[in-house]
Amino acid sequence: MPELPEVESVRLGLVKHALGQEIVSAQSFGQRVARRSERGVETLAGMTVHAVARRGKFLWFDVGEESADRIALVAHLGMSGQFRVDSEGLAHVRARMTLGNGSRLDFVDQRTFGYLAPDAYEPTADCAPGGVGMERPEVPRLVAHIARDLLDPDLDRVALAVTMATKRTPIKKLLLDQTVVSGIGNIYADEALHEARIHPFRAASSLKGPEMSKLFAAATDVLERALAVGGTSFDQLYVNVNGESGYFERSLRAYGKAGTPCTRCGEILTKVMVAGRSSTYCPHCQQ
DNA sequence: AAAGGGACCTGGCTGC
DNA sequence: TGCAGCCAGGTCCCTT
Repeated sequence: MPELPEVESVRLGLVKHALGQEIVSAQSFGQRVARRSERGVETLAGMTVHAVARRGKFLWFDVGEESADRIALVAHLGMSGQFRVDSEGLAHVRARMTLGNGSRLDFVDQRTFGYLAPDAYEPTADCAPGGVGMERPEVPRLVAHIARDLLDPDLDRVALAVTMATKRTPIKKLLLDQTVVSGIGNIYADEALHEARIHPFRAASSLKGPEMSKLFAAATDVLERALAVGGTSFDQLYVNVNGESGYFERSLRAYGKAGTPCTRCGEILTKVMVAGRSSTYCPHCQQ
């Protein structure tokens, strides 16, 4: 569920509630939430949260004491992960942290594709900050293969366009490839392609320069508009740290709209499979 | 290198 | 009403 706007909404909530706080205690429940790390979250007790950073859909807490001894607590929300502050009576609580300000931070995850993982840092290739919300030029090891996202000020859009222009794979599939450009999932890929009027099956290498620019602009625009209203909540699987839904669902023009008229031309939107993912597009506007 | 498929889960919805 | 089957916002890993 959570794509970049949803994860960024969560990050902003975590910045508000956890930045600068000591992790007084941490515990996980069951093996699965901790499966990506050999080190348990309980070992973070006593450490301070120096930053809450994000790259694409990956979040991490920058913790530790000495500058040279920082580690990251990486969090991926998977399909249904949530962070909740001082919530009561929720099902599927997979981990819990108590913070120095007395608040309780729960990681809740119905479908258990998400995880929490204490992780070491690796330097970034370009020495720019490792992610949004991060000052230091490094990313956790688990995030090292993830490309910068469209809301990252250090993204090199020219290099991205060059990379994409060499790929013959369908543009929809490429937009979902987190090692090429991160943060875009099935919802915002369909929305961006609709806004840019590009057919999801088009080979990336067939896009002209102006089309590629238009696609980047459309994708950036849809991510920013969604973030501005707190993301997209189809159901209760995505909410922010206070349990509130986002409002972008009412602005969707393609995703989940198969069989309804295109808002631009009135043609009925069609659903097809691209690389195993359902994709909705307008057969008239997106040739 | 790229593409396809399965695996990992729970739960809501549809149709018999 | 019950139940089987299908589908879902995401990654990761293995095989062609």
